Amino acid sequence: MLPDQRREKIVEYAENNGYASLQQLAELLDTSESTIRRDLEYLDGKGQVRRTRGGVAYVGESLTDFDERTTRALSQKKRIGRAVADLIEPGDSILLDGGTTTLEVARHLVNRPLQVVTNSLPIAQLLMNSPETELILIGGYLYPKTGVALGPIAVEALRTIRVRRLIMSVGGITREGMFNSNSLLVEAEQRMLETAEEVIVAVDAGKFGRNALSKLCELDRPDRIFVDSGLDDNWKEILGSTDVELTIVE
Amino acid sequence: MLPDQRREKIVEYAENNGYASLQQLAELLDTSESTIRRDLEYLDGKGQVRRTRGGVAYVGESLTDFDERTTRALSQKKRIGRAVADLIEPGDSILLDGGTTTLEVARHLVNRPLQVVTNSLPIAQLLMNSPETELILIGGYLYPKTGVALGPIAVEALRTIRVRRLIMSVGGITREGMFNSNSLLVEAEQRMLETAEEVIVAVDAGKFGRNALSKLCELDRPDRIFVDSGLDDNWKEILGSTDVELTIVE
DNA sequence: GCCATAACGATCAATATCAATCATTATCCA
DNA sequence: TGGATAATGATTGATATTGATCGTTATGGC
Repeated sequence: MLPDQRREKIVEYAENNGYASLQQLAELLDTSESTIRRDLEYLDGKGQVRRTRGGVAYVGESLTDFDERTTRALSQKKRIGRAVADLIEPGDSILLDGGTTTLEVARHLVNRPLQVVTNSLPIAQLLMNSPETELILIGGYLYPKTGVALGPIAVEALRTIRVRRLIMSVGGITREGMFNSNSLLVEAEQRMLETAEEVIVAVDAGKFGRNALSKLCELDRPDRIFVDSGLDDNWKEILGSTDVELTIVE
Repeated sequence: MLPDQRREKIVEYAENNGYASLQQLAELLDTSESTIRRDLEYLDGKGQVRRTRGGVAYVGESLTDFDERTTRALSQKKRIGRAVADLIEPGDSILLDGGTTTLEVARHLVNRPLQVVTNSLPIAQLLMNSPETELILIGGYLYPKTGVALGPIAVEALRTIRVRRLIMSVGGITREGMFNSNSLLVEAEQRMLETAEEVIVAVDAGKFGRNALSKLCELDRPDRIFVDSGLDDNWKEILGSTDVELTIVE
């Protein structure tokens, strides 16, 4: 890889994650720590990043900084995002549904060698400048506000796709199953469920017990559920009686 | 292969990938590294690319501002964009291809009651916050840097769509027809041509006489061509002998 | 405060890339 | 055609980058 290219990636990675360790960067860019050190020295001199002991921090308005000051639910989403991303292996093909939680997952997928399919404009935007990632966009009627593509075009496009893992979030979970607020969204998501070998649901604990407009699937349909530590013991029991593998993120 | 042709391809490749190594280029163009070095020296001198150790980097927006010629091309693109947008009527359904010129068109479509279909991520991003505009996104393999969706998914999605007007740009125009640099792109664009009642091509005059990799269509296939006033008289004659309606934007 | 550990900067040998040069080949023009 | 000019590919010495290693310095736990 070209030196300039490598340095640009370092800035990009730091920008997306707010911080990056030397080891992370060395592994990610497949080079020695010495080289990374020299790159950081160079970039720090140019003012593009700020060196810290053990790594590097992005300077200026970071995407993550923008969110940093927000609610606890978001910091939980960040943790969930990291936990889910740690599960992903190099070369995986994954389908990312729209949503703020899945966006947090996507942040940790930047510059990793993956095949990512998504119907979310923000996620696509985020991963577009990640050269290691092969990105496939699901088109369709673009739902305002959330920037998610839905409708018949999306459903049709999903028909031709097969992925190893689906990562999605939901609007509400009750004993009756999982729900979302928009029926067009649910229709697309039901199609997603069919295309993935493994289904991973990532939600914050606040979604449990809440209902929403349209039923997506049964409670035991996912293979894995990632949730933060705020989950009620009662719900742990309920999920324990199913085949779903529950991961509590501390 | 002609030296000029080769150099153009180098710029093209760098533009599409952001970076290119000497070895890549030498292999791609079937020539020695010495020749590539000389080409890069030449192109760097002209400011078309930036040399880096081991290869070459595409010159981004930051540097183009200093280049008088490209700045002028941009202001021309802006004028062309406005002229094309003036043609659009309320309620129109239009298909916007990717590219900097069509992006300028899109800027003038914000908050207008339209149905817009596009395969370009930047255009979708721009129009997403326009409540009046119904936005339909064409999905597919997302081409890095340019953010345009291509490939079989895009082609298939275009099959189900009909629009009143197609607005596209091209990479080069010769007597033999219209060309673009990427064969996947051309394939999608050919499908676009089939779905539109009226085809509008918007280009700056610099594209005339220039060749590109892959042939898109015949010279007289568009219904209208918008171009800036820099167009050669010779070309005006050639286009005058066809059915294409030529609009010169002052 | 003290130790163990981790990160740092400096240095060196190995490697990769560069610019300059030269002989050969292709292209142009009379 | 023939001569001049330009472009090409290979070579070479110079230079820059890289990865490993070393002694030094900062950090965190006890």
